[in-house]
Amino acid sequence: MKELQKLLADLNPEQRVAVTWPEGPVLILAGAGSGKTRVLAYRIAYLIGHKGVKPQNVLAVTFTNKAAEEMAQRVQNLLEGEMKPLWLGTFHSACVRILRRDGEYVGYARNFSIFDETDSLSILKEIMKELKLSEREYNPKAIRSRISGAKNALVGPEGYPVSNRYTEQVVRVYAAYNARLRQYNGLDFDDLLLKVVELLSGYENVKDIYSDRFRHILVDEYQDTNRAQYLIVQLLSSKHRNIFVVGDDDQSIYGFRGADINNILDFEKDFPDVKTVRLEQNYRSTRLILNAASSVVRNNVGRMGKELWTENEEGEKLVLIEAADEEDEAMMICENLFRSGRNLRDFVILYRTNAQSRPIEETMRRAGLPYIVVGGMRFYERKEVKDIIAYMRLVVNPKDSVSLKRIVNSPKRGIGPAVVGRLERFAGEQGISLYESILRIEEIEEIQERYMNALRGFRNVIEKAKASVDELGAAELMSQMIDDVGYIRELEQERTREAGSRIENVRELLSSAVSYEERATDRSIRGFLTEVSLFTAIDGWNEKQEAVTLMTVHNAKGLEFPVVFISGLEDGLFPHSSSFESPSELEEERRLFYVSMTRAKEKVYLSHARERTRFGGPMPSFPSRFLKEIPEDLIDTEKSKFSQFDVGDIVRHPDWGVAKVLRLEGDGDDVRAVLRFEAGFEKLVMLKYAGLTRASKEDQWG
DNA sequence: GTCAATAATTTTTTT
DNA sequence: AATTATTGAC
Ligand SMILES: Nc1ncnc2c1ncn2[C@@H]1O[C@H](COP(=O)(O)OP(=O)(O)OP(=O)(O)O)[C@@H](O)[C@H]1O
Repeated sequence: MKELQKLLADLNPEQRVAVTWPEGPVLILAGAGSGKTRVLAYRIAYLIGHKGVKPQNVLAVTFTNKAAEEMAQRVQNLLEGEMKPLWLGTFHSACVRILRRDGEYVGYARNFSIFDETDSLSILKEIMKELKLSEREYNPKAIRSRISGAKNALVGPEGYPVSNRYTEQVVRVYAAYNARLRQYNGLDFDDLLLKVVELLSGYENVKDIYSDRFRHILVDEYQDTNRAQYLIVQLLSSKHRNIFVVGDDDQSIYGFRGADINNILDFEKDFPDVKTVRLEQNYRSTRLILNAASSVVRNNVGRMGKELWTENEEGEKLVLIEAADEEDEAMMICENLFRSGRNLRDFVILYRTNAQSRPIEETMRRAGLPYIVVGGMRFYERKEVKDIIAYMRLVVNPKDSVSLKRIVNSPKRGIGPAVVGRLERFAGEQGISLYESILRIEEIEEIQERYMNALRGFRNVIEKAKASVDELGAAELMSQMIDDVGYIRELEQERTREAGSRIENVRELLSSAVSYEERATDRSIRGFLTEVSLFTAIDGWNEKQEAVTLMTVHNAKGLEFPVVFISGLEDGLFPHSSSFESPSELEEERRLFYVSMTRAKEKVYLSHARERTRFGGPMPSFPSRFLKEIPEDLIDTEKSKFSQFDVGDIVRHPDWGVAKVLRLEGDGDDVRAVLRFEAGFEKLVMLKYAGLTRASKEDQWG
């Protein structure tokens, strides 16, 4: 174990106060790169290593599974000895753990399924069909987001405000959706939190167990907790009141999914005896980057207000790349990347939306630069992977009819909607699940022999797997199932490149199960399914690989890189146009930009393009309003070789030589320039045809 | 019930 | 541009 003196030597005086604060509520309110996460790790090590707190009495919550892993690693390095019984994970993973043990109180058997957004959507569509609501009038995705919003705010169908015909229908769908989830013994992401709130607030005995147990609760990234998470923290800490939260109101970027910045702003009201610690020294970034980032976020109102300073050197100016279009932007990024001569793992390229990764990927591929994309189409969202997972989910939870319907005809067994409809009717009449109706298929009249045989085959493989679900590990059970249903065999017969890559993905899924078994204490398929459900793109990111990383700004939260490129800094994209009407959403976009810049240790590149392809065609784009919020003297500008020119610029025309730009008119695709050539004559040219280039220094003339 | 052609829709961010 | 939903032929 690291000696106390040594432990504390890695901290500055304020951090030390936070880490060694004896008891009661503590709020660490601090800006980017001030060591909040470090303080949290040291606090855990201090409590366990020096205050005799047992690991099982500590709950530490991080924002992602990856952050949890890293935290575990850091704490382990500071301590020796067993820390396994420590609860360390995201809110969602802690909630699953609680519900797997005690979910029965609120009506869920331990083997419940976790439904992702796609599953939710298909349930909603199913319900809307039954309620005869047209998908044109009631967009299922819009309804899903309304329901999700309501759940995050802890509003049930009873409490949902009805103000018109539309909201009336939302409530009907919402109620039916919840009933259906229960029937399927499944929870959606929002339920994982919601049901824990119900459990802890409705069952005193359960609350006692957990609030007794967690003598110390620590939460990282507290500014991005939502109402449900807030209540969970309140309930769990009600007994010992040792609640240690760290966060930065300027880094709250998940408002869109219910995160409430007031949770951190009101913490001092909720706990009047709180010890608030402010950390103001930044250890991450150069002085210049810090200045630029602070200037931007200063434009927000209602902040808690922090002044960051640093002992780091001033550093290099930010570079603003002005590109012609997204391809040019990608090229210029690559050029700068090459020019710097650094290791590829030093770079991250950030963007606001996942769609922006494509042109960058293509350019990097052409340039032969290795890269990793975090996010976008996730591995576990591919059809073949979801199919196999659905098989396993059905085995674990036979009431999971969403999964059943997904795979009853995949691989093809000739079971179409008609047969499924007949089964559903029977299930409805008998009050049984869809799978049970397959078990009792023989009782159903008017089902032809060929369908019956197909369903018997299906039933046999599921039953076989069910029999060994407790004996076999995740990988073996899954591999047996793939064999039994002939999933790979069917793909092999297709003999297409597409099918080949699907087979590869199925194999990769299997190997991820193998590695799960090596890691986990619970080797069963249940544990694996839970891990898969909660797995996110960033969790799989390997930062040590020698490659450039591409990710969204949201995914970069909490990370740091020597060099950061922030691309697509255009009005409508970053800030996104959807935020234009709402001042608070615009402020969230600004915080997003603040988070982006403060990821950088040494250098920040900003880029925008004058034209960007959207919905097929090219659309003019204008520099982000946020760029104007950075003091000009902190920025060097780099213009595209296809750059538009300013009045007064010296340019070279391919036929007529060097000229000076006298006037510019028109915009977008249709810009004309009046040029005065060295020879003395003037000419009007169309920029897009003239092929002008910026003239070099020697060409300068008066 | 299956498959292919056509039409519609899509881009905000994610546990 | 590309993915997804719908329609219609077999
Ligand atoms: N006392 C210290 N001495 C030296 N380096 C420190 C100290 N505290 C933190 N650091 C370093 O500063 C960097 C930022 O720390 P950390 O990630 O904990 O900050 P943070 O406040 O959580 O950042 P953010 O909110 O931006 O994610 C890390 O590289 C960390 O090692």
